[in-house]
Parts: sequence; structure tokens; C-alpha cells
Amino acid sequence: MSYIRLGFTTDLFGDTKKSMTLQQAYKQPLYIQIKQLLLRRITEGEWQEREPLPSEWDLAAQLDVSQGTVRKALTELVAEGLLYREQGRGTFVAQVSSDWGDDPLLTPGLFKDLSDDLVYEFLGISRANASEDVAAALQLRRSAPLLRVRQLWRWQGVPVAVDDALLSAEQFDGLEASWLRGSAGVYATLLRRFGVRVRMQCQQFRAVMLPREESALLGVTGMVADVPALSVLRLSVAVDGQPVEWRHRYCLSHKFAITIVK
Amino acid sequence: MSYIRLGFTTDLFGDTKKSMTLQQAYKQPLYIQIKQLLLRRITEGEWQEREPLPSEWDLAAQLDVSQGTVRKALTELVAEGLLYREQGRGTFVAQVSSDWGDDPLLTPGLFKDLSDDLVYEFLGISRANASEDVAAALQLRRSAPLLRVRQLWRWQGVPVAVDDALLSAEQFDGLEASWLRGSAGVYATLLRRFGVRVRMQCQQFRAVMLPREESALLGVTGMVADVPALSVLRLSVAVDGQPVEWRHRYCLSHKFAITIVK
DNA sequence: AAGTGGTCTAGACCACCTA
DNA sequence: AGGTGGTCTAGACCACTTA
Repeated sequence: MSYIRLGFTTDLFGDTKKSMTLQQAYKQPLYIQIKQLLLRRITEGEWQEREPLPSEWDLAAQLDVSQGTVRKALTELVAEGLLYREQGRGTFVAQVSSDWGDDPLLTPGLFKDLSDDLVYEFLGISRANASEDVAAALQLRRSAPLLRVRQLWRWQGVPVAVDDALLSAEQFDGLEASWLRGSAGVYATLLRRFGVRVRMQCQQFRAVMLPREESALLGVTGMVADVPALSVLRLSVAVDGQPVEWRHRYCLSHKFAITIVK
Repeated sequence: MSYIRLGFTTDLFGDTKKSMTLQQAYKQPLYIQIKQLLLRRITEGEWQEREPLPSEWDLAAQLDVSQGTVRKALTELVAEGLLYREQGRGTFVAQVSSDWGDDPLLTPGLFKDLSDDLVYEFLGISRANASEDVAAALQLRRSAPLLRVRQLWRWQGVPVAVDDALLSAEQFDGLEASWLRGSAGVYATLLRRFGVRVRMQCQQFRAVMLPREESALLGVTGMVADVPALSVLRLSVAVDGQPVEWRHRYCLSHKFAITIVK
């Protein structure tokens, strides 16, 4: 398999484009094509979470490329968190990350680790319309219909954060509250019910005073009504890069902090 | 060059260890050895910032390995931010990152970008002793002597953050205020004066009320004395992984937020 | 012993940059 | 045209896991 063959016969997706010139932006490195093909097969559910892919050599034979090329494609998918490898055992489909994300929590005692026994509580779904900012981030029209999934996070029984996940109501038409009630979270539900695998793209931090509504949810009342809160905005995208979820979270950070490694 | 040759003759550092058994943890993959060797030569200043390394083929010939192996080592150093590549031109030594870090700032308008015209102001050096937490993080003994470098950050002339960088007074004995005054920051100074190249290892965020001392420095006074601030703790390490700097920053985040991509 | 990921090589060719 | 990074192959061997 060579540049030439890709250039003016067909690529691995079967989109035949004969007699294309080599200058055409069409040509992608082989390993990128392999990567995208595997991405498709993963998102289409060909292999379940924690299930092994065929071996590098089998994939190489199947796709008629060398093992090194398959390996390079797999390495990128591992780096993106979609797969993981185990020496001597195989390459497996990764589980979708939790709604909290992969950031560890830490006690106020600065860099001491803390077992993340954070418990998730589903509060409800409501409807809303996209503000200008959210519409832009999710690539929707202004005031497009949204679903808002509200969650509460408890740490050792004590409420420590509230969450609003905003999703396109059109894209996720039919999402039911019952699906979320006993589930592992929004991301797990999107994968299971809609086949959409999501990953965090960026996160934004600022310090604010906890708004009244969130104060009530977090049980902050009475004398100490004015507390600072960590406001976290997060944009999550599907594997193809399409924005999927906008999330706004208020965290009480006197109990712990959010840590980003590297 | 093979596993065997590494195993019981000599490695690339010239540390001859004859007749070692292969089980000894001594053996590292070739590309890791190449990487560490290049790391040494970089930190020893063999090439300046923005200066090109020899080509992959030259290095391969020089080190008596294949181009692919050199390439793999370089790729990891690029991923760690020590080098960057330019197609058709070469592989270059990266500049040390600014004291602010590589995180972009953003306006309150949510994911709109902002030109980072953040200006740095050196306030002074003082001495302190390591608290238990800081001592543990920097791997020093409790109450070890520290240097504290204080900086102020302005955005469009307005103070938006204060910084304390804590460094081991023993390791950086002789650090002078004059070195910092006109410089590009602490990290640039550590590289230039001590040959220590530093990178951020982890960062921790929480929301707090701005303490009195920092309020004064940031010009928050009078009626609105109580403002929430983003508290950022950061641990930075040398290229060999040794912890070097503990930094504590207070940011006024009503003007902007800190964003982490990916 | 067989299978899987992980490393390494030598050689080839492509795409981009500089002169 | 010549140099540099970037891709690809075929074949070899190593290290770990499982049966």
C-alpha cells in the first residue's frame, strides 16, 4: 500500500476517487486513515468496552498494511484515551470517563491524594434555550432548544458540587430521565443510548460567589450564605470533534481542590 | 546495537558494567537511553534555545543507531515540550515557558480568546521556611530555608494576579533580585543562571476569598473588600523529575478565567 | 508453546524548506 | 538540488501473559 495507490485509486473507506491528482488535499497518511477507520468501527460498537481488538498483526493483514502502521494508529487512539494496551494481553476499548472527568480531587492539605468516593445524584432534566455563548460553543443556532441535566455530587455524604449539562435537544431527542436515574452518568448514557462517545476538550476555571439557587442545592444557608465557589465550564466533544456537551459546575472547594496533572 | 550489547557491555553513557545479567533492571530500551542522553546534552547547553539539533540521520550515525530510533526519542522530547520540529527545516530546542504557564486566559464571555498581553512585574525576594506541605512537595526537610519570589501580573495595566514562587534556598543560593528585575521571569532565570530547565507538573485550583495582604497588592480596597479569588497551586519539576518550584497564585477571575485545553 | 504488545533495523520514498 | 522531517515496509527479536 503506497501513497500512489491512495492518491488515485481508492482510500480505505471505499470512497473511490479515481484520477485524483496528488496535490489534492485528499491524501492523508495511511496511519491516519487506519486510525479513522478504527474510530468508526469502535463508535459503531464493533467491540464493546473492555473488549480486545484483533492483534496488531491481524489488523495489519486485514487492512493490508504493515504492523508498524497499525501500531502508529493504535498509539494515537491510546493517547486520546479511546483504547488502552496491556503488555502481552492485547489492545482494549476504554471505558468512557465519568461525568466528573479524570481530574483527581485533593484534600485541602495540598498535594495529598484522596480516594475519589464521589457519589453522583441525578436531580432532573429540564428544557432551555441556548444563550449566544452556548450556541456558539455547541455550534447550534441562537436559542436552539437544549436539554439540561442537573446533577448533585456528594463527598462522604456532604454535597460538594452541582452540575448542569447542556445538550442539543434535537440531537438527543427522546432522552429519558429514567435512563439517567440509575446510570453511571451522562457520558455513559450518551454512549449506551445514542452511541455517542464523548471526551472533554477544554475546561475553564474561575472563582465566583455561589449563586442563591446553587446555595440552596448545596445546603449552604443561614449565616454563612456568602461562600466562594469554583466555577468550572467544560466543553466536551464527540470523537469526530463535534461539540456535544456544555457543562457548568459549581464546586465548594474548601473541602478539596481540583487538580490537573501535566 | 542490540539488547545483548547493552545488557552486558556498556550503555550509551559509558558506564561500563560488564557481565551484568539481563534480568537486572539496568536495561532500558535504546530510544529511552538516546532520549536521556539528548536530555543531558540539552540541559548542559550544547544547543541554545531555538537552535537546531543535528539532523535525525546525523544523530543516528553519531550514536550508531537507526534513524527510526532517534526519531522515537526526539518525538518524546517534543511531546514533553523540550523540542519542537519544523517540517523540512529541523528539530529545535524549545524556549522555556513563561511563568504564567501555557494556559490561555479568556474573557468572561466564555470561550472567546484573548490576546495574552499579560505584563509581569517583579516585586521582590524574601526568605521563608518550608511548611510541612511544601517541604514534602519539594522533597526538602521540614522548615528548610526557601527563597520566595513575589510577582504581580497586570492585564491592560490593571493588577489581576499575585504570585509567590518558592525555591530551595540551598539549591539556588546566590539568586539575586537584579537577575529577576529585567528578566523574562523565574523560569527563564533558573535556566540562564543555574542551567535548570523547568516544566509544570501539576496544578490545583480552588476558590477562596482574597486574603487581606493580596487584596492590598491587587488594589482591592474599600467597600468591595471581599472578593472571591482563584487560588492556583503549582508544582514544577526539572527535566529529571526532581521538584524545583512550588508556586501559589491568587487570580482575580472576574476579568477572565484560566483555561486548560485537553 | 503460542500469542500479544514493544523495540529495532535498513532501506525506500514523500513533502516541505532553503538556497 | 540537496537537506530535513515524515511515512511505510518487511523482517527480526524481546518481554510479558496465558494456557
